[in-house]
Amino acid sequence: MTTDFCNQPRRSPRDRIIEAARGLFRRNGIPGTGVDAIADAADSNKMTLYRHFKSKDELIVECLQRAGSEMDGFWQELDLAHPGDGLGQLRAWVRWVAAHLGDDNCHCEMMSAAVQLTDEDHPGRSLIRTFKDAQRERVVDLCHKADVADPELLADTLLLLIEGARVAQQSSGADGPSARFAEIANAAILFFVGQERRPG
Amino acid sequence: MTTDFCNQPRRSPRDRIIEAARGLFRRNGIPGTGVDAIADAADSNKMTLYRHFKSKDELIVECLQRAGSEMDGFWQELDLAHPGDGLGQLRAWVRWVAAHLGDDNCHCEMMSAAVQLTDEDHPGRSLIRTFKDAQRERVVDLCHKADVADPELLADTLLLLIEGARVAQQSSGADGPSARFAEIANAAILFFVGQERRPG
DNA sequence: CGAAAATGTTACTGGTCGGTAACAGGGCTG
DNA sequence: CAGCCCTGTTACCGACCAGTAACATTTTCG
Repeated sequence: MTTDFCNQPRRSPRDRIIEAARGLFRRNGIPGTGVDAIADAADSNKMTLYRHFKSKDELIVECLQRAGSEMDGFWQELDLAHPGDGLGQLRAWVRWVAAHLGDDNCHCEMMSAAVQLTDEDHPGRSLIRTFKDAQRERVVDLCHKADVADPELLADTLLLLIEGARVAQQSSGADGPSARFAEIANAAILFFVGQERRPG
Repeated sequence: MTTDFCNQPRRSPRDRIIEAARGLFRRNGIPGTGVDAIADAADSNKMTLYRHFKSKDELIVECLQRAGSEMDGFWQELDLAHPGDGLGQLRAWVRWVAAHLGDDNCHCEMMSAAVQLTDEDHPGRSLIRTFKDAQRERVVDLCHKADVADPELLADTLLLLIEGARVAQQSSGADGPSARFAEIANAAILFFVGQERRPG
């Protein structure tokens, strides 16, 4: 553990390696990224990489875990920005996803990994499942708080639209169906809110 | 050109190689599949493979083209089954996608390839774009024939839902959001039909 | 049949990959 | 200062990969 205060002139090699790996995984794909390239991009070397991670697979898992942690932080920020307001959080979430669809870092590491880690037994797959299940629970919870007619159905609708927008961005480009994602997602929310279930 | 009547005791090596490659690409991913494995699975050998395809990339392109041709055939069948009935074709399409979501061959080769071919200059990428654009035109056309309020918007909604369902199947399993894809897609169609634009 | 074309077999190249060994500095704490 | 832990460097291994050469075999068709 390095004495790491508030200054970040240079993070620990471990951090640099993870961040470099995440960047390369996003840019060149997981199988298309070699450990040498990761160590190089991290301004480190392969030996320190293998001193911190038993294997490339373990590094992949840690990258996915960090991506999951960042999403956890995002959900907390969302709750702080719209405390108790499920509908507001849903809308803010949709807005955020739409705004970041075109990013090089489009925060779809889980999705890409799910498609690229074709090995059913890869340790990263269970992590992806766990993360996706937690994400779904969160969205369902927000839909409940938004007091819509069928919270689970709206949650699944939004999740499908979001995953679809991200992959459509990859295959059809920014001008494809993903261009109208926000419009569609907001319409779906509006539709379900219109059928808001009333007490009694 | 082999004398290939109606009997298929054994297709041409070229066909076998393409089909074997498609199967392995789906199962193990494109970068995770070696040409030796393809030749072996095709009950052929690497030399004949390279006599028919200049490179692995060219084979990839041909696989994508064949996948596109099969989809073309599917659209024609759809038109024959519901001639002139845009709404019927849309519903049949949704039904078909939902029924094949869990297949090993889930007909999402284009999507997987789009995520796996990270190289922006890969010859397969332009093919994917072309295919996706044509698919979108087709769906928009069906929506027009269905005489819904906003044909382009319904088309993009369905396309996002479908892509989302396919990738959700990969990351969240069959019990995830993709389980309710058909329900959601049909509701979307119904919603747009309910706002059917009236003449005048 | 007989020749030509297509297919199969073996072995090989050059490169990359994941992973490791051995050794050399460097910065911290005692 | 001394010792230690972390880091960096070089070289290497075995495995795999895309692609090729040379040769043997089968199939096709005039």
